[in-house]
Amino acid sequence: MDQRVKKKATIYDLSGLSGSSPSTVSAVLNGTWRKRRIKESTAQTILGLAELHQYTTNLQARGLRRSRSGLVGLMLPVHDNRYFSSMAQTFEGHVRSRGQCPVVVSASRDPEEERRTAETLISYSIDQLFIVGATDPDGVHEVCELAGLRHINIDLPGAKAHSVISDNYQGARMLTEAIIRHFGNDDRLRPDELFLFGGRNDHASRERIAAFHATKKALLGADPDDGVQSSGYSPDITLRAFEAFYQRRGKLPRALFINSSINMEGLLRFMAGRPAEMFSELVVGCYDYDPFGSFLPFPVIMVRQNVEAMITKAFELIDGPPTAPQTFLIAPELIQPRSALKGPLDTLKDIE
Amino acid sequence: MDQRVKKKATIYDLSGLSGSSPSTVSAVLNGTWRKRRIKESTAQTILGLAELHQYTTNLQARGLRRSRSGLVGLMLPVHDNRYFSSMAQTFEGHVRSRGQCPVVVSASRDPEEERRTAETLISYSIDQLFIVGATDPDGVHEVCELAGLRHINIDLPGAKAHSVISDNYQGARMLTEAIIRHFGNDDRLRPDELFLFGGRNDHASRERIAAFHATKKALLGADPDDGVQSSGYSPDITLRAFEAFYQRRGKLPRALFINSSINMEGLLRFMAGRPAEMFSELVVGCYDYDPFGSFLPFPVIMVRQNVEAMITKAFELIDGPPTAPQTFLIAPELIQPRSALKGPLDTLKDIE
DNA sequence: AGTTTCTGCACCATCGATTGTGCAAGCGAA
DNA sequence: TTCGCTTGCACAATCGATGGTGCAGAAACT
Repeated sequence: MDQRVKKKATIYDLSGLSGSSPSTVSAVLNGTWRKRRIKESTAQTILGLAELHQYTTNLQARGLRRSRSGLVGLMLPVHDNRYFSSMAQTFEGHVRSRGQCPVVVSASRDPEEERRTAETLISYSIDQLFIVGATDPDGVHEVCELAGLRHINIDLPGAKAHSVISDNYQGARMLTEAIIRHFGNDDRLRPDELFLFGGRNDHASRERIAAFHATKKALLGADPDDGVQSSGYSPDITLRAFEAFYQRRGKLPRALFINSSINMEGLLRFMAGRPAEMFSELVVGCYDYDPFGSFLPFPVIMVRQNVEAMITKAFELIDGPPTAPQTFLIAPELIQPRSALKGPLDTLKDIE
Repeated sequence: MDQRVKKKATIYDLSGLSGSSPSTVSAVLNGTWRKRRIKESTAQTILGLAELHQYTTNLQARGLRRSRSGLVGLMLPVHDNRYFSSMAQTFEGHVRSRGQCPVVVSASRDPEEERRTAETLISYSIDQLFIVGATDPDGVHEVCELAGLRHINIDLPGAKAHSVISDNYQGARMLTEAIIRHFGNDDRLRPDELFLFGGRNDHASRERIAAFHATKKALLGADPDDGVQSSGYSPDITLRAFEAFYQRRGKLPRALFINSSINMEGLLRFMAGRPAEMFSELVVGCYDYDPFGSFLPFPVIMVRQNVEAMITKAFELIDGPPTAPQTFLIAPELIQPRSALKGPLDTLKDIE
């Protein structure tokens, strides 16, 4: 009734009200009461009171006692990106369906921050940690290991825990091939007309670059040394790479392999303020899928990583018996230009 | 040394090792030791041991005792969207800079889920809750109020707590005007050539629709009744709205006001598989900003909501003294087609 | 020397829930 | 009547950290 700023009800309150001991109340409320041979009628009384007083379990207390919290962590490099945010969306669905509480945090691709973040999550006794695209997965592993926390790498592999990643080599091979084949035989691409922008010294980039090299060589006969312009995972650095290239050559290549949607944003920045016609002949392959990116004014072939499959596999592994660290490849999918695919949001219901 | 699967060190372990009492150890480790007049040298000893044994505070225990957790919650409708994910990104930066731990969860625009999610977060004694785009802000308020949790609405206002929202009316006015003015005087838009797609019965949509109506009427002289096609916040419902429209009229309008990037994805789905030329004359205004959306093959005028300002204001309010619930409007910004703006990611450093 | 004032720390209750253990009452069988 | 088993629950320790309170010894002062 007069639930003003009243403190939340505890098992002790319900104990007093019901005449049962706190332990009985606890058992009833956490569902172990049959095992503890509590009478049905006692249970009903307590449940009624709980309802009446809007009892909710203090999960910190439970967590302290059980040394598990019911929280499952997802550590992302960044939020603001369709690949990672769809990862978060998918992850949430999985965690909720198991009755746990998802916690999503980002660590900015900073190894130091990654470890600190893991430490913090561990201090809250999270039950499992999904480490996505970490710059230093093994550093994070160290921290988790010490705390006995189950964890798994996604997107970028580590050596010391299971990893679920895209088959970057195959994906990049498909993508490179698709870019090249996009030009018919009469308008054949020359090796110096296809460049890769973006990438960093991480596993994914290395694989993609290797596949790019190999495929280019196989299909176009050669790949000049400077076919790759690394520019990290930053739009601005990528922008500068494009500007530098443009400065040197007086034009952009006819075809681009862009390492991620973040680098693609660098291309957008380059486009901004420049006439649209400058890009009308461009063909782009982008290793990431973004629905809006797919409809740019030039053909954009994209690769969509199979987030749902990766998350599913990751749960399977993290719940399974511990075995020697292994890396699992999930095949990505080639997406033709002008495709608007369904995403994790499509499973949500919306009002009419 | 042999930190195998050893349990984590506690203040009791350090107490034994250092010869000090647990309370002394606690005081040293949480920084209140000067206030408790602990000798410098004692503190150093304990800090040394803590370092050596990799002590980390059990934050659940601390949270239980203090009934605050150091967690700050952000409840989003969904993750997989540039507006909300940039909100998360910005929020994280703010929370981290105050030494707390951000927790981001989504509640799928489901009032029931929103309340449940708030309940769960409360059970972990989060310190503050930022409620973004809730379908039922006042329902969530109820839950927070009962627990004495400070909270604030963002993006969609509630009646019972402070709200920080975009100035949707002004934004929509600017956007409608920009769409109309995009057609010169010689190619004047007729009232039945501009339609609004998307929107729902929420405050933001209502304001935008009202502004759309008013501006259209003011500039084009009239607005036929069916100028608005509500289609919620779902790409697929929006797709169906476009299909229905197309069915009826045999063509799309020349100009569109699209209520959000999610609805815009409905337009993409409509575009997929249809010839690009069909859309070459289209002019779109979208109430949301997405860098890729800004470079579609037709002019897309966008509205960027000022996420940074909203979050900043929200922190200011939530930390300030409690006052009667009030709604604060933050001016959004009109973004011309083909603009690639900096976002929250740009403040992150990236390796060369 | 006796009294007051600091210093420096230990003691202990507490936050709310969990869980191993113990035990009284009830009941049937011998 | 007595033994033994089941039923139904209470007791109390525990998870790890916090913070109010109290107290001994040293220092300062009269």
